[in-house]
Amino acid sequence: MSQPSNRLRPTNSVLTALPDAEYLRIAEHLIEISLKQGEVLHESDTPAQYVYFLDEGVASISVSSEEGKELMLSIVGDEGIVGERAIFKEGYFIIRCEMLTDGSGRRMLPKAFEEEFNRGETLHQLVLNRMEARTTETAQTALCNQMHSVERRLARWLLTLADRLHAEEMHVTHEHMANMVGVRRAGITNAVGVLREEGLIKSERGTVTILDRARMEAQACECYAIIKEAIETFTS
Amino acid sequence: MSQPSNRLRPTNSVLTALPDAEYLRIAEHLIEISLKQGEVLHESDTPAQYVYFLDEGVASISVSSEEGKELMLSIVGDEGIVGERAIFKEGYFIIRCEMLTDGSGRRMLPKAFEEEFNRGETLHQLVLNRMEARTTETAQTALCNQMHSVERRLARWLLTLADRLHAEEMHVTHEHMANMVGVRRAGITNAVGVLREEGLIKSERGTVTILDRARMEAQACECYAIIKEAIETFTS
DNA sequence: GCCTGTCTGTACGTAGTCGCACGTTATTTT
DNA sequence: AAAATAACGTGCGACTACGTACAGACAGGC
Repeated sequence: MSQPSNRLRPTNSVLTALPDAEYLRIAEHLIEISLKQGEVLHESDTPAQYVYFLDEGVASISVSSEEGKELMLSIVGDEGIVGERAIFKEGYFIIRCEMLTDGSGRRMLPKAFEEEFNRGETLHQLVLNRMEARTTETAQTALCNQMHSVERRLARWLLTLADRLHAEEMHVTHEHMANMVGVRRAGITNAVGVLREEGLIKSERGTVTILDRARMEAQACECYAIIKEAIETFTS
Repeated sequence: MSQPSNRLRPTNSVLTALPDAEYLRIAEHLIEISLKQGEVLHESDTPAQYVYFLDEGVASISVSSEEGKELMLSIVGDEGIVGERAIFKEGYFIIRCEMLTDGSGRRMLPKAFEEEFNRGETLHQLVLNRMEARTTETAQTALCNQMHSVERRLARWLLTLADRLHAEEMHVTHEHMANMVGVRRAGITNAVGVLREEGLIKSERGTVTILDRARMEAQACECYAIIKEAIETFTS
């Protein structure tokens, strides 16, 4: 499970975008980790324990309501950061972050991260860009939840998840998808059925595979393209 | 309309929170302005022209869909900043910002703002805190739109607007409220009727007044308290 | 004063989603 | 192999909000 630290160069886009000198300095604080599906990286109402840079696997960013329902806002993979709000010493954090799949990556302590961030070098800009991308994604999600049908929203989330995973086959249950889209499970079963009948996806127990990406993108709402462009702009 | 620059100390919480030396340096770049209701401070898909620090009046932060519908994400008054994403040279900005009331304040050019921000002094932290507050507000709004009824959401927005305006009487039409809540105008007329019958608000043509704040807060969803706490934490 | 445009109240059929519940099929556990 | 658990499919009544349309009420300009 635990390899000797920093033997391999990471693939996480933040770390690879750092100039050598800055990376080497930061690498002093990085510890390689592997992560299991369901592992909680960051609980709501709690300061971040670590800042994570994922190489493999994806994590969900979500909020939950008093009534216990959950709503996903974003999915983070090797293009982003988790726990970056560690730069805020105190505060009221409503967001929860959990591994959607198994994965691996590196983590560092908030204090070290904050110090590096405050140097105002490359990491500073990279982190701000990711925050801006996340903000755009969250804003568009708010609109999408309000305006678009369950079926179109599901198509959007499946495309997004596939993008983050770099794979068209995804291990998710209807329950998971219900949390993404913010509807009840039975609503997902319907929507999955429609997408499957139209030949856009294949779905077995615990697995969904995108078969026809072009038509999926047509089926999804425009929010998919908007969010995709924002993320590409701010993470490249 | 235009008073000599910087004669009066601003009341905007960002500017008042700056240490004297930093404020004086920044004040070199500030120009006093007055703003009319409906004036657009920041169009979507366009880089910010200016960064604004409001003293009086409030502005809306909203996104719009392809179909032309609009959804409000946040209201900014003298506690916040508008156009702070000027610190991003390029990018894909989906957000639109428009004055909801007449107002006044100061503005500065993005370049000067960016330079001050990158000094990493007090302004840096103040801006980051506002961004975090906005992020929390947007996330909670996404959840709220998904989970709560029109009536509760309307109560939440009216309380929020009153907070930002520092007044219980608000000049808004049903059309405005429909954009806030993200529903059709007729839905607002219903909800207003209910709140009025219960004695929580008074409403005339183009005006709504909160009569019983305690009961309004009970009527609104928990999102109101959550967002309020986040904003107070990050702007004080 | 009158007229015009804005704002508000109301109505009605329809569509989408909810909440819940039950049954069936896989997969894992023992 | 049997039992338990997890995942999926389906059905149905209820309700919220939608889209649309029309009419009355108020305000400001001329």
